[in-house]
Amino acid sequence: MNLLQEILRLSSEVISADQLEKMLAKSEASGEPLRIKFGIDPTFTDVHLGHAVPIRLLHLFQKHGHLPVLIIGDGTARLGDPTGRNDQRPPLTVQDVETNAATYLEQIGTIVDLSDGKCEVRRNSEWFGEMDFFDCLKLASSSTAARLLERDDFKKRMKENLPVHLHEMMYPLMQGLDSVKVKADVELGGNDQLFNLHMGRQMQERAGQRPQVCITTPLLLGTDGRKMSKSYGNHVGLNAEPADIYGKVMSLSDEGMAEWFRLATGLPDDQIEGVLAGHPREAKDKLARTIVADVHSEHAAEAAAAAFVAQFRKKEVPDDIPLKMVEAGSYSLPALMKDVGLGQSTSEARRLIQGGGVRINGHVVNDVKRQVEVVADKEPLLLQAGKRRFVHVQAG
RNA sequence: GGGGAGAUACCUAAGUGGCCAACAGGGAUGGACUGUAAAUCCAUUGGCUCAGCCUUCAGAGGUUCGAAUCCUCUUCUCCCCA
Repeated sequence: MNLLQEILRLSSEVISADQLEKMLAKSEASGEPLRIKFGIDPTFTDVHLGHAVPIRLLHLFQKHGHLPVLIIGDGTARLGDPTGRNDQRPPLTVQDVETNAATYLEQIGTIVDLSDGKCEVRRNSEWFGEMDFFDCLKLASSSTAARLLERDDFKKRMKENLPVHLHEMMYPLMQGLDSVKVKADVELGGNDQLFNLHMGRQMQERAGQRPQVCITTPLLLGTDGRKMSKSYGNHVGLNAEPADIYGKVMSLSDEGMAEWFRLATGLPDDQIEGVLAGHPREAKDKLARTIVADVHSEHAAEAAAAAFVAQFRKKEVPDDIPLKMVEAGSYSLPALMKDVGLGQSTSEARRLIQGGGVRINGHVVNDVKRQVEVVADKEPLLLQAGKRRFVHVQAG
């Protein structure tokens, strides 16, 4: 499979494939690498597997000698990408943005080689920080209200009588300006980014540059089939623990497996087909192992799989249970649970107990008024809430 | 600038003076079943020193024995006109 074919396999739309093919050929002939732009706004701390799809593609380009231009949207993050949002993002402080940016780079670094010469990392505050109001007006004049309002997100919000703020309309223009500033040859993004990518093309043309090729990648859906998002809890974070990643992947719906294999693993198509032909549980195990091995290591994947089988299929108690120290004494069970973090409130703990989801040392307790003695110098008490929350409690 | 509509719990959304910690659905959590898939069923879904009490219906005041519901002001949003 050549580079172009591999790119097409991981993308949902390429504008245009012809242009890309020519660019690749020209670059090969001249030895001049293509500048592949990928922007990410440091609006939160977790990069998840869904974000990783375009990043994998970026890496693919890098492997073939092209230059990733990674844009940390520390300017745009202050504003917030309205893509797919039904509400406005809360504004972030400079501090938040900085912390997030650092963790982002760390996580992206596990996939793409970020070292000097191999990759260019830019922050868009570099140019946005210098612009004054008149520069903004000029930027605003590069498109029209009607054009910007065409986007689905805005149209939808207008239709639902939700607010669309003026500054949100500037977002695509800002992203477009990024492309102009870094003279991108190609820009990658999730398939909800098509509008923004297009804007870059348009603005480069106005600026007298060769318009970038836009490549969008399919959206990797969350484990429950909805859009992958931290707020739904259906995401797999790149900085998550092996056991966590493994478990999350195992909770994926069967329907999603084929797509996950293609987008989230580097396995070749024929091998994927072979695995999918077998038992769905085995296939999912393979998927989960592969992903854990990618993010962490083979060894971690092996351990995660074994721990999973023990805990959920054999219902054994896991061996890495967090230990919480409390003062020795007599506690009402709900209060103790709240203290050690098994529940936000005593009321919630109480509900768990009433629902039969709480065990002490393996025995179900459904008496809300149960007093628990925590005595010094004794074996820790094992508290369990639900299937997967375990805590050891010890006096100290 | 003028006129109209609206803000209810995680989300959608009912409730227009006491029967309201607030209908219903979604989501979430716990339980049964199981492959931590799907489907199905049951329970829970403000807090607490929990048969009781306390704090909630955008915010601040007010009327009333009693307010999510009525009045006044404030903030925010949408629609129509300019």
